[in-house]
Amino acid sequence: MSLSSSNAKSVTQLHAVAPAAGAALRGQAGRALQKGQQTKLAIVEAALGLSTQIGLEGLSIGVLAEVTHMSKSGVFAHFGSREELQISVIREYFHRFEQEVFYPALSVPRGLPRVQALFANWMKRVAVEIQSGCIFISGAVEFDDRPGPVRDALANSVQTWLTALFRAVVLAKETGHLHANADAQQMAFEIHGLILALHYEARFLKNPGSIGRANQGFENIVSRYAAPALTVTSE
Amino acid sequence: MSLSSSNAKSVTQLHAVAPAAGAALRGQAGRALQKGQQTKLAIVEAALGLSTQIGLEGLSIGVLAEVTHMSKSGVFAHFGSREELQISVIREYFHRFEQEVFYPALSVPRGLPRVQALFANWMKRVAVEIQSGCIFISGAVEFDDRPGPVRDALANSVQTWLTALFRAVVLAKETGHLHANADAQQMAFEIHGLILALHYEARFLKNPGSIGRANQGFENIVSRYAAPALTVTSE
DNA sequence: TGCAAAATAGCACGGTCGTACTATTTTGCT
DNA sequence: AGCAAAATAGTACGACCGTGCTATTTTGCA
Repeated sequence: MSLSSSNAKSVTQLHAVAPAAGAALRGQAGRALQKGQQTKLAIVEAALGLSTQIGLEGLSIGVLAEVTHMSKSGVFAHFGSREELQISVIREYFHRFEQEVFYPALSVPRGLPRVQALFANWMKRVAVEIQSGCIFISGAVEFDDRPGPVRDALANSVQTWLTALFRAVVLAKETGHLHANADAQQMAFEIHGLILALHYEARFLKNPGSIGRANQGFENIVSRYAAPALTVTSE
Repeated sequence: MSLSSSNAKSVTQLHAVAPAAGAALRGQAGRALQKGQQTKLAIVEAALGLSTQIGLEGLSIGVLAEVTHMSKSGVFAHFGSREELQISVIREYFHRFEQEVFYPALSVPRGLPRVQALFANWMKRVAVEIQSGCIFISGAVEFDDRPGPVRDALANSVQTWLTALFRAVVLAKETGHLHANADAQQMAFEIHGLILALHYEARFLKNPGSIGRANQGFENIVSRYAAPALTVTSE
């Protein structure tokens, strides 16, 4: 099971598909093009670091070339356009987010415990991003009225995650941990707000105590939506 | 009474202070330099419109010159630097925020009603900014790790407003509308989160129903911190 | 109605950007 | 070892940026 349902991996390297496919078929089925993919990964890694700090729009191929000790055209050739580079970064970011926040929570029993695990994992990540930055937040601001493939990739990633959170809340209703008439969308919205407030007040305003307030806010929300103690729970 | 305590107006035009002061003193006390101030205001007005849409960083003097039908240098001369232009925009934005959100709520009785009025006014403004954008939010992302005078102006403006909100909550405790042990910082934090979630989900994700969820979230918060019905209220 | 000063325009510079085009090096397989 | 193809580098172009410097126009007061 994956956070996202669609697999759009191959879209990334459209310009390289034709020759690569030919070579792979003539040579072997598995891994051709080792070196290229390897440095491409390194570039994306560096780009990810830059993007979280200065945003996807601040990401420049020139700076990226410096950081990776390559030429501008060397970097550029791997992506074919700046947009494709940005999309690669978004995909990598989303992948890590999945790994750190979503998957670990699946081993926790569904219902309220899993919702709590999702939030805890999310908090753990945001605590780091107070220093490093978060492209789901900076990207939202940069692309909120700039249509195009980058915006789409970003919005899809975020929406996928928020939907996963929403589903976990629904599951917590079904297990009887939350009120049967609790509004799952509402609860997810309020949780999202806590994360955004934390990021804003800690990273930008540098207000101390923000992490504690986000955690307290989550407890407040849970106690509001929680079912009265020891009710039902058919499972 | 003003949202902010310090008056830093004159800092804006440091480079013009010396000759202007001389002329004003020799001529008359009041309004010298009419035409200049007038077009400067028009420029800031246009810059404000551009900034809310594309951010303070996206604001360019060239585009601004086009929009105002002036030359680049004509625009530039009014500010002396791009930073000073950005700061002027921030100041104007803050001023309007004060007028629309803060001051009108002062005519509402202090306590919970005033807190509700502040939130309602804030919501009214954000509802518009779902289309136009908000530089308190985009600016926070653009300058969250870029020190300097622009960041300072921005952070001070936001902090001033959040402090005003906080004070209103404290006042609501003192009037007995809220629990005596309610955490005012916590409540302000949670309210801030609702506004940020609304902006994110409505403007970026374009999720319908966000406004309703923000309002519902506020009611949830109020009912959590509200004092039990008909208690005390010494005033 | 002049006349100084303020306001605006013109122009040029150095810099960075994305990217197209060509040349060179490196890779991986036979 | 040799060879095609992949990977990387070199170079150049046009566009836009902020801003310094020098005209030119416009303003407002004597």
